[in-house]
Amino acid sequence: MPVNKMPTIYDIAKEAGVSYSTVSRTLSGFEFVKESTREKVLTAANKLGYVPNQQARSLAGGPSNLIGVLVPTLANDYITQIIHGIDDELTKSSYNLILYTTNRHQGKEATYAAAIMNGAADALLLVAPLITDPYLDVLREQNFPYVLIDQADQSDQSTAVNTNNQKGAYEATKYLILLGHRRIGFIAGLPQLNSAIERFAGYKKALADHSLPFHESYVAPGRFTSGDGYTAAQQLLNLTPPPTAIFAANDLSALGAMEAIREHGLRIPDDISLVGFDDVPQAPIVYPKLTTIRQPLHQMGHEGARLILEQLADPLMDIRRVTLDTELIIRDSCAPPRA
Amino acid sequence: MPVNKMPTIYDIAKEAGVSYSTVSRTLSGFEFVKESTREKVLTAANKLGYVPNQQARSLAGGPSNLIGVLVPTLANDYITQIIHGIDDELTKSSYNLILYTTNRHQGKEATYAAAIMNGAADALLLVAPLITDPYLDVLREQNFPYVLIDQADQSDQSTAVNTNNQKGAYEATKYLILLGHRRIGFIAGLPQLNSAIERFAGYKKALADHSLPFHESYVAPGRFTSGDGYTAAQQLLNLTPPPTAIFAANDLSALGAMEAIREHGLRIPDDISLVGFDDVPQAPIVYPKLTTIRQPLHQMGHEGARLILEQLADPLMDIRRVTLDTELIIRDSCAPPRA
DNA sequence: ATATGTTTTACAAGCGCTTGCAAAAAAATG
DNA sequence: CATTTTTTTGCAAGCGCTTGTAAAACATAT
Repeated sequence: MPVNKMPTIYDIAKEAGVSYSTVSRTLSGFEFVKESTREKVLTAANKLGYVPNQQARSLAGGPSNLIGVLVPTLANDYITQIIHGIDDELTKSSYNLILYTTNRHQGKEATYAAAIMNGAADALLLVAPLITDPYLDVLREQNFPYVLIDQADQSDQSTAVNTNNQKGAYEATKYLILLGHRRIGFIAGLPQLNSAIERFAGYKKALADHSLPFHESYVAPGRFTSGDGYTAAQQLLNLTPPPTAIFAANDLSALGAMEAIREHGLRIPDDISLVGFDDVPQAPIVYPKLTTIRQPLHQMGHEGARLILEQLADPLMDIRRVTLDTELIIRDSCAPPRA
Repeated sequence: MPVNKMPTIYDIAKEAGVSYSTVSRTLSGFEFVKESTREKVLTAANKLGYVPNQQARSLAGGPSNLIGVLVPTLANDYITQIIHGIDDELTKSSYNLILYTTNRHQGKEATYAAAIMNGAADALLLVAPLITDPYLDVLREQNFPYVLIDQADQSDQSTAVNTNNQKGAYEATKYLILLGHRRIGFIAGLPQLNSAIERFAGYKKALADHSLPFHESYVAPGRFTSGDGYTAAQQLLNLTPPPTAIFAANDLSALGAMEAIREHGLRIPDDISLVGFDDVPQAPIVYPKLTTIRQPLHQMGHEGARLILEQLADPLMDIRRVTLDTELIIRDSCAPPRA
């Protein structure tokens, strides 16, 4: 309900003594404007404190200068870190960020997508959407610029940013093996998630590559929560013989496992080693500090934003695919097994 | 760059056999539309997959259905939790969230505010802005709806949500006193921040109310970071006699202090007690679990969003002020002092 | 049946901007 | 200097919607 009206290009035109279309052209960086005219316009705009009206601009066919970011939830540190990465990249540009949280709007995804393409944003960043289909179809059909972040796109038709989950898991497992462990438990993640599947695959491959047997009983189910990690670790610890090391598919599970291990009267890393995945902010703070596989979350957001920015600058750009490497962060939760 | 154009109210009008303004009135909930007409319109809109164009709507004088959220940064868990609270409340409404991160745009705050009021959003939520003046002036002047979240507004002219920092700090300190501690160190926060000032005041008041002397030397400076907490704790631990308990102005400092205490060969809570402030996600996970003062961050966002929603519904609503209480969360980091 | 009042619909204008097209101005050419 | 070419500017239309105003349709009373 602003009371004072903001100045429009007409006001500037009058002030500068030119026509409004000249003002428009000057302001949106048109080339054929005489230098002296440009300056007159700029001065007038400045004097009047002109700020372009995005709505009008985009309605008239210009860009909205908004990039939509679709996330499943904000209740997750992992998501917010990615958003942070996106935001960092976007602040370098002239784009602002419009955030859509979809968890509450189950089933309305397609409507959302429609609204977004309806001028609400110039492009879309899809962060780890569980169900991508409803969007992707519409998006592709309309040739609307978008990129997938941390999301498996089976069809390979989308520009996307991912981490090398399998490789990360492989390294974690290999690290434990090289430390001398032979019985390595695995706490799995949400089986619907591609990341969980890949991590499990990495674990198995490392075992196989080092001629270690894979036992189904050493795999405990989980859903990436610390509660599940706790339960899973209990289950693993009750095995005979119990594993001498546990690799949890994410840090949250690992943190839960820590608790269970402690309650079991075991010490980390003396009695049992533990590796996580993600490198959440807690990882370096817990005691003992958690050895883990770092996911470059911030960088994923960053890269995703960069890709979309490039695509916006050059709409004809091909579909691209960026895979970021994880990193083994060695801290205090691992040691060779007890003699 | 959508290729297929979205249907407009004209398309619906044709489909339903009415005029476009009837469509508009039906869609924006106007009362004088015959029931049968309304149904015809709704059916047509549905059939065509109509989605209103927000830009056009707001340009024509309607609402943008967007609420701007201005945050200093996203690099902070504390901020993202508040955003989460805001988002939760907003998803219940028809509003979407447009996020502005201001840290990079130092000095451009006023321009930002102008752009927002220029139709980009219907209202503004200011989360813990360090410098509020440039916005507030413009905002108030234009009578634009906004609310301050976790932000001291000296002038008392703004609807705002805050926590009772002083009371929280008072309770933390009192808790330590009742446990029997006499020498209680304090790790301070960023002195520019109102919250830091209030927490310090609460600490002093608790001391005074329980006839305990206040010693300047027991106050170590900090800036709410874990690094500062570490340094501050070292400083306190080197005092003679050292404090038997430390109250850190936020959890991050407390976490840093934990590290320093451990390095000093002291055990928590046996040798020294520790209380934090915030109740960050790490607090219940670190070892030992941190006793702290919970800030209802999510609820703050939630309340802020609620206030703005109410204000939007009734523009004449008076300025309001909500102060949320903190809560002492007792975990494992405190015990009576050594005999 | 006519007059009167009320509900419902249609038309027009305009929100602030972009952009195609044409006219004007400036520069280059003969 | 007239003519052609190029650069610069202005006008008009239109993006999709809301809303004031006026006309049409309907209901009610006379």
